[in-house]
Amino acid sequence: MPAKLRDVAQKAGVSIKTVSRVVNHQGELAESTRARVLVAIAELGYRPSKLARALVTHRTDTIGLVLGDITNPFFPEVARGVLDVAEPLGYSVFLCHSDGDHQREIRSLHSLADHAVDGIIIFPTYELEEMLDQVAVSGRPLVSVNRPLNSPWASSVMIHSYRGGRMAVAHLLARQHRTIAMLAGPTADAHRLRRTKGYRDALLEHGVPVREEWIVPGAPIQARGRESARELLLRYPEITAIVAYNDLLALGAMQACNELGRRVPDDCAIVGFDDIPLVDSISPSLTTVRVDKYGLGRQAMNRLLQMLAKPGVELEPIWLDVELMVRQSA
Amino acid sequence: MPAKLRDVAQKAGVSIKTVSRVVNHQGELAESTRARVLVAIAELGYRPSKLARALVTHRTDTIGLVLGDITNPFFPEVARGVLDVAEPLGYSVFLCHSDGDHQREIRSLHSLADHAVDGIIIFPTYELEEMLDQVAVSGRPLVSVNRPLNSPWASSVMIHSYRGGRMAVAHLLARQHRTIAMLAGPTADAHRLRRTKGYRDALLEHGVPVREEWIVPGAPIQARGRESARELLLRYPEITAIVAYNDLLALGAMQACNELGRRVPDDCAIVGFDDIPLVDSISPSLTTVRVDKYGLGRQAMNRLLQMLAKPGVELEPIWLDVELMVRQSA
DNA sequence: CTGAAAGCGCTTACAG
DNA sequence: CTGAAAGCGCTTACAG
Repeated sequence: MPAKLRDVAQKAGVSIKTVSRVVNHQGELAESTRARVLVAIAELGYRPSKLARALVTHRTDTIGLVLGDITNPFFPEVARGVLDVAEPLGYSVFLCHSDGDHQREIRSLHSLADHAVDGIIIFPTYELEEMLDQVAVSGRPLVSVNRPLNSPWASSVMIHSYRGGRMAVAHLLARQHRTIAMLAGPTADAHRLRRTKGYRDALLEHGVPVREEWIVPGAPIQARGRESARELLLRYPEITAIVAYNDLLALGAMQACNELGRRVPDDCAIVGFDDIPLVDSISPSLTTVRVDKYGLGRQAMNRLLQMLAKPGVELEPIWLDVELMVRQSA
Repeated sequence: MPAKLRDVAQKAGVSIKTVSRVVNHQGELAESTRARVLVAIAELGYRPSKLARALVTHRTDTIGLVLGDITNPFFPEVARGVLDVAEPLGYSVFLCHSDGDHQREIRSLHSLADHAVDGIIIFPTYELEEMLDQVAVSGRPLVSVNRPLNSPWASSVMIHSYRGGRMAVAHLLARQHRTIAMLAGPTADAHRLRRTKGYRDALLEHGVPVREEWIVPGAPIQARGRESARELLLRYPEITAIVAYNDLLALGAMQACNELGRRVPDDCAIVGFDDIPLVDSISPSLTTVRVDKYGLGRQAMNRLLQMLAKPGVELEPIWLDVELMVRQSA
């Protein structure tokens, strides 16, 4: 049995309240009492129960991180960023998967609410407005990534997807490509829409017509990229470049090129998005639009802390810039 | 304000206790009462507070996962495995980093204990025996990976590191390599010792003398692999093959080979360990000893559940087999 | 089949 | 500078 407040109080010969005071550094205490209590605490190895405390303070010192899938190489660095700011401040973090599934996402949010987390960081799969009420997370600060939200309880961190999409295409246009296809990512993703718009706008600006049949949606995984690229290249051999919604898709496209005997970048240039680990070590190394994933995690957590400190203040979205990493694949 | 037991009781016109009974599916209830309560629960959107419940039951439905660093590509799949068995059963999981640092590890364990997690899964950096007492996790089930533990409160999942090390070297020997170096990983790692022993034994069995200066320790990260391999190859040009403690180190070695103009596998063969994502997509693809990371996570969580269900029963370690994936690099 | 009381380990006003 | 009482939202024996 771990020691409790009462045990410490007894040992130190003071009241429960006095011990509570020294633990929480509040109120004025006689130095001698204080010292005596400290000794008792050390001897008993006393650690306050966060549970009992939370029951009355309504703060658990925990937060929830809801993301698609930690095995997607995009997320570990984000999680690392979140943890790196959370842990030193005494926050513990619950990790939850949504798998891009709205039902799982709701279940995760419920579960986090059941554990009374102080706040939530989420990569939403869906429109969140309704969810916020439904899930009774309202009143609990929430940071959503890549989805703007209108609520004093929510704030967001946004990636410059539009700009990134444009940069990727602009780069290919500058290299004289005119037949550029796009592996466009998950249909329901707002993020995707911005990237796709960047693609369209860049093409149109250069007077290159947009071919709708060259914009193919699909799950953001390597297998899907391979499949889609394969079909695309077989059906439209004139395509000389592919921009992908993310690196996993781009990697799949590379695979397809290999299999079809099309050399990258000479026969088909490829540009990814995210700059996940190892894509700089493969051959040819992947040209991609870099997102600062670690920074994203840190910023999201910092924003959450800000909301925790000053609840109910509406805050502007944070915009995260992107950067084109020109490597070998395009 | 979320609804409480009392609100539900009031609305349904029954006592608190009755509501508690229907929520926890215990005792016999008149169907009509039961139905009335259920309606009240639904209307109020009542969800029991896990905090309040835990205070009396001593179960929080949470577990802690302590690992080196989620950005090490070995871990995300492990975490996924853990979550995939934990979440459907109603367990939420805290993610903590140790960064291979014993102090951080202890802090993580303390923090988990403060939150009264039901159990812990840990990739220990260190000898755990002492820690177990020190951290007051005793009495709380703990599963340690790759470190056997003598306690009815602890159990372990072990990777066949020795066998893996042997397999890697045996493969190289079969391909006529006789000058094989090893990037041996973190010094304090018991795991490493077994891998290294596999390396030694395989060599000795084939009558190949072990050169101590060819076994070089170091942090299990790519940068370090590059550095160590570089020195090794510069100093001992006769080396024709390198086995690495893990894939990250192997990737670093590949990089070094590239920079030194040594072709892989012709001038220098390389074998990794783990089979992390993407090493099958690089060129040359990496020959490596595969560990079923996802299965590892699942097994660890299953073992933890087993301990939770039957506390205090000493259990045999689970041994996880490994498999040599022969690809292009060796 | 249902309820009133005590208690889990803390903190929060309120006294003195 | 320090303490006694009430209460956070539940469950656990114990009654009836």
